[in-house]
Amino acid sequence: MTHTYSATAPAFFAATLLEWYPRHRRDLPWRHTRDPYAIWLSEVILQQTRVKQGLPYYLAFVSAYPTVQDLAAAPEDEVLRHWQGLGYYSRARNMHHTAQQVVSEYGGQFPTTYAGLLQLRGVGQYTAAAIASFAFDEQVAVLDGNVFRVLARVFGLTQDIAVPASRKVFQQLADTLIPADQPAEFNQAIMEFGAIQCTPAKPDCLFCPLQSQCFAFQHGMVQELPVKSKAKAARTRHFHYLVLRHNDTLYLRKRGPKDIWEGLYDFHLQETDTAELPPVALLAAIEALGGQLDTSKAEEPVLALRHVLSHQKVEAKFHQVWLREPLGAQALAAAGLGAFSRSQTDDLPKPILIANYIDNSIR
DNA sequence: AATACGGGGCA
DNA sequence: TGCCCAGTATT
Repeated sequence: MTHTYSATAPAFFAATLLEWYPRHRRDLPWRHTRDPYAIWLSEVILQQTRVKQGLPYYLAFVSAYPTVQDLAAAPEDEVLRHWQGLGYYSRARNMHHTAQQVVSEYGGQFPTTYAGLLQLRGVGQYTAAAIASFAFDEQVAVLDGNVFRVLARVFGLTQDIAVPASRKVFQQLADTLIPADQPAEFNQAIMEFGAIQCTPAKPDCLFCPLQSQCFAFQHGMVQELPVKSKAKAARTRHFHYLVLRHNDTLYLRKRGPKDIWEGLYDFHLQETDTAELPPVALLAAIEALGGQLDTSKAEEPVLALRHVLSHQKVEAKFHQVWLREPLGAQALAAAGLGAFSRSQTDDLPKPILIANYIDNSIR
C-alpha cells in the first residue's frame, strides 16, 4: 500500500468548483455563444495556446469569417495569414479543411455529438468533448493540461501525464466527477480553476476552496504533482536563406509537407549540417537559378537570427543579394519560387522568423 | 507508444 | 534557460 487517504467525494469536488466558477470566471467572448462554429474556432485556436495569446486571433477570425461558409470559401493562404504567429499551423490547415467539409458534406451544420465531432480533422478528444458539452450539453469530460494538473493534485494521481497511457486513469476519474445536470459549467469550471487558481508554478493554495480535500496540499506535494517526464532536447538546424532581390521584387516559395511551417512562405533555402556554408555554394545557387549578381550594388551584410521551436532550434543566416535582371519564369518554376513585390509579401503567411526579417531588413 | 509540430510568457 | 500553454496527427 502506498498511501491511505479518503478521496475527495465527487459531489463535493463538483459542487466546490461550480460554486467557485461564477465568482472567478474571466469574461471571454466564446463564453457568450452556443454557436458550435464559434466554439470550435475558439477551441482549435486555444489548443496548446494561452488565452492571452489566442484571444486576438479569435476576434480576428470571427470578424473575417463570421460563418463556417465564410471560412470554407476563403483561400488557404488567407486563412494561414490570419493564423500567422500562432504556431502549429496544421491547426489552421485542418480547420480550413473541416470548414469545407462541414459545408459540403454536413449541410453547414456541425455534428452534435462527441462521437460525430471526433470525426472532424483537427478535432481530437479534448476538442470534441469541449464542443459537445459547451454547445450541446453532452456529459463528456474534457481533459486538457489544466484538468490533468487539478486532478493529479487534488486526487494524488502520480501517473506521468506525458505518457499517453496515463490518460485512461484521468479520463475515468473525470467521467465520475462531471455532473449530468451541468456538464458544460463543470468543464469550464475545472479548466478555469486550473488556469487561475491551481496554476503550474505558484498555485494559490492559501485561498483554495479544495485545500482541505487536496491530496497534494495535505501531503506537501503541490510542487511534485502532476508528474511529467521531460521532453527530448531540441535538435539544431542550420538554414542559409538566399534573399534574392530585383528592384521591388522579392522571391519566396511556399513550404511543403513533412517539415516545419508547412504552407508558409520563406526564401530560397540551403540547409547544412554545420553553421558554415561553402562560399561558392551561394554563387552556385544563384547561377542555377539563372541569376546574375548586380555588381553595382553594395554587398549586404549577412544577418544571423536564432529561432526556437518546441523540437528544433533554427540558426538562420540571411544572405541578401541584388540581381541584375529578374529571374526567368522557367527557373522560378523549377525552384518553386514566386516573384512578389515588397507590399505583396505582407499578405503572404510567413513564419515569424521570416516576417521579422522582412520587417527589419527589407525596405 | 513516441514523436513532430510554434510561438510567447514567465521565473 | 526551462517549463507551460483550453492538443492532434502521424509514425
